[in-house]
Amino acid sequence: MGAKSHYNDVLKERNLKATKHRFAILEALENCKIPVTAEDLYIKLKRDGISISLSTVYRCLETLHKKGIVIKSNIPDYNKAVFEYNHNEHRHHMICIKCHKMQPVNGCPLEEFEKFIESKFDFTVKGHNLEVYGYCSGCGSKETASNYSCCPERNEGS
Amino acid sequence: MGAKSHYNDVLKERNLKATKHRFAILEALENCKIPVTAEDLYIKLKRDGISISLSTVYRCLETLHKKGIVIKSNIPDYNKAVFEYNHNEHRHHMICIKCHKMQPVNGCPLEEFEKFIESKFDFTVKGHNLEVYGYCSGCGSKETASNYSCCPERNEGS
DNA sequence: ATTGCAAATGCGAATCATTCGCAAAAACAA
DNA sequence: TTGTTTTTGCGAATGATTCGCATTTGCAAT
Repeated sequence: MGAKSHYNDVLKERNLKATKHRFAILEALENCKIPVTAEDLYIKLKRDGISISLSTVYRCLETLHKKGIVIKSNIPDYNKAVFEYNHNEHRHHMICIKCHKMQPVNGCPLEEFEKFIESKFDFTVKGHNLEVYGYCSGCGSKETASNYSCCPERNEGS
Repeated sequence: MGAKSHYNDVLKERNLKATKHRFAILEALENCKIPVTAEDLYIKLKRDGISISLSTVYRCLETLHKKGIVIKSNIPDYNKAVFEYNHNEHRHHMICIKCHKMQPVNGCPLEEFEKFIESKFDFTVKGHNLEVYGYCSGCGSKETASNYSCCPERNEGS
């Protein structure tokens, strides 16, 4: 039980029981380059020969998310939540508005902005959410999509 | 029909028919200080004596959003979409993780970051999504919530 | 104005992601 | 091993959103 003991600690620290399903989920997530939906993960686990139910996947992800072990986010105009292992490196993502692929970008330009907000409003900043969207290399930028402030329309006809 | 002609133009420009429902929705949205859910809007319209069905509200919002007239976004850990009129001022929001209230903040610190991304990755930036979350003035910061990188757990028990 | 056609709407049913209830199966402390 | 607390499986329930289709409306051409 070498590598697993790592997850063991992570879980125990937060008063979570160390179950094989949680190990499997954490391991699968940690291996994912990009955030996945609960169902993606479920399928992946099944494919790896792990017997688990979809509701368990949802429940575990939710629990792990609540404990900060997993990050949960939403892709604009995509009505599913996606999850990723929280590497505790602060980073954001680029999301392709065509194929919905998400890829990480390290670094964060927001420290000052948060200070600004706290100084200007009576608001205690606890975090933020930032995604940049556009066209990934595969999808190109041939489309003449208009650039709305939140989520362009898909190219419709034209 | 003085004020309404404005919406008329907005709609016509995008090849949308000018219907009273769309006027009503745009007017209601433009009057909202904060983003609202489709259902909030539906209730508001009903209260104002407008006869409309919930599916029409959804459909209109979606259409208006696709055309860039309305902004659609997601509040983390709140499984509903919220909508607001697109004033075309670029702005973001502070979201209270306790009461889910959202308030706008003008200004945006991301221009450089977007340039950085385009220069570093083969990605064509079309927009972004940024929300800051924490505790609003009403909800205070008394809770000792941990600050995860995306959405703290609610204070559980304690 | 009238006509005709495409787009928009109402209504309820359908869908889809996510959650819940509850009994059975772990985990883990004693 | 035993008892207590969590977790899990399964399927049913939920809740937001979408869809189908018949009806109505907007609006351009007559």
